[in-house]
Amino acid sequence: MLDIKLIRKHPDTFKQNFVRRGDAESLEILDALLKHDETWRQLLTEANALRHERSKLTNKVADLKKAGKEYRNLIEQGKQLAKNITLLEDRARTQKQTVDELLINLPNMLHDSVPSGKDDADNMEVKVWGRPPTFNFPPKNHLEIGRDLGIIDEERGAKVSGHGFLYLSDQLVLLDLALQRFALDFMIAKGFRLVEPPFMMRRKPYSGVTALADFEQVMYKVEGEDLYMIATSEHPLAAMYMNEVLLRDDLPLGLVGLSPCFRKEVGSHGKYTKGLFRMHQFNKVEQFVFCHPSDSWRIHEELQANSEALYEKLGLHYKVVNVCTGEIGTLASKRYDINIWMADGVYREVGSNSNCTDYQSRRLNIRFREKEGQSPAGFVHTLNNTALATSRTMVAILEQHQQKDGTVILPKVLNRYMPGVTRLEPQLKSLNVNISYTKSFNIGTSDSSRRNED
RNA sequence: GCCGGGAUGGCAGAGUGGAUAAUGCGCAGGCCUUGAGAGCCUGUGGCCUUCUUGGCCGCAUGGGUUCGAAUCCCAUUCCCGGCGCCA
Repeated sequence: MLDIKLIRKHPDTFKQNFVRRGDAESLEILDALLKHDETWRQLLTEANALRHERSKLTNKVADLKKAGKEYRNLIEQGKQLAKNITLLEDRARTQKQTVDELLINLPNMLHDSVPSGKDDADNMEVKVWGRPPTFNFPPKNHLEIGRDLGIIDEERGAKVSGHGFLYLSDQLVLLDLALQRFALDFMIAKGFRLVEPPFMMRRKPYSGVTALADFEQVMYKVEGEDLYMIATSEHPLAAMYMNEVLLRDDLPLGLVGLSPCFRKEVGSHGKYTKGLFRMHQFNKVEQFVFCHPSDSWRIHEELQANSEALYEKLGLHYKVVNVCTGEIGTLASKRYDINIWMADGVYREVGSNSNCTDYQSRRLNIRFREKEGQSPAGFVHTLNNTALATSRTMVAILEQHQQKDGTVILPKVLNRYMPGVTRLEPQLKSLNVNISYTKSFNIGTSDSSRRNED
């Protein structure tokens, strides 16, 4: 949410910024906002004047009553006044709602360095690390590799849960866990606090962290409950300090979140949807920072360096782009994407680093104070950046580190997290083999007290 | 899930239908002092306004009763205690 006072003061600055976005709708909203805001202020002034009248009247009533004098004739006056106040208050409230709705639909102000453009073709490449791997054999995509190794089962995923769900097994699950732990340890060493957030959120805090369209396009709603499955741990992390005032000394506050992410992926037709790349459910380690407004641009670069270091340690070739005005979305003032090389030669997004400045914190009402005992001094800035989304990172590992024999050599940094597994190899026992579960595992113990402990 | 108690400023805590939300602590500024401290004085939430003046709102949130609500009623959220259920 933008600062309405600033908009009143410098409407042209905001207009120019929306023009850069090529956003005709926001320009219309801005005009409507200025008009309705003016009306609201008038109504408020009138309502206040009436309330002042009432306050004087009720004081008179109290005085007369105390003196034991007649006051009944004033009661009728008061009743009429109360009616008029209610009328004006209703109008003012409705008008304020209109203003708020318009305001919340305006996007964040773009940073000067954001390149102009329409779609991802206009994103500005700012860094390349490594180079594409070369193979003396036709490289496979990760789904073929995973299927051949017997560690990805797409068909059963679809059978049980529908398209966009997979069964992962054996070494691939260990790899997923290893990547999570690798990213977490890196972030913890950087001083971030490890947080496992709730995986579901109520609507109110949720509407503070994300664009309203996401409720239709992205989040799964739990039937019969005021709960939504989180699309990323960014959301519960951002909402964590909703309606709170943070102490300057505690800033910057860096959190590293670990959670599964649930996404409907409505409107993903025509996009790359193979295998692990675009799923309804995946695991992600997320960087999140609350900071003093003066620090956010420095920290934005630091978060970027963190992500890059993780991919470099994994030996994965990537490019960084400064996301253009047409692709950046409503929350971020500036955004870097990391795009990673895949076996078909296309670079696809694996992570996204946003400085939301005070846009998110205004919606969530997260402020800071300079010192204990003082009044709040302003809104914090928030930043969020992927550390590692394990699914997409696994795509890159499988495709960039694949071998001619169909195996995959794992990055050395993961060895300590997967003892004895240095490469992904064909599984001896395919999940397709019909084994008798009850015969192979002795679950019929005589200890009945343990029966319910699952 | 049931029963009971509760939610007041940055914090503690009074206020149980009628003026400015008492008082203390913290914080900010000033006086005093060579300096610090103590002491004393003033200020310390949000909104609107001609931004000096003035006015309104604010006692968890949303409704209601009343001329008038922190105070009475209803609903919701959260916290504490007890009971129940449970990995």
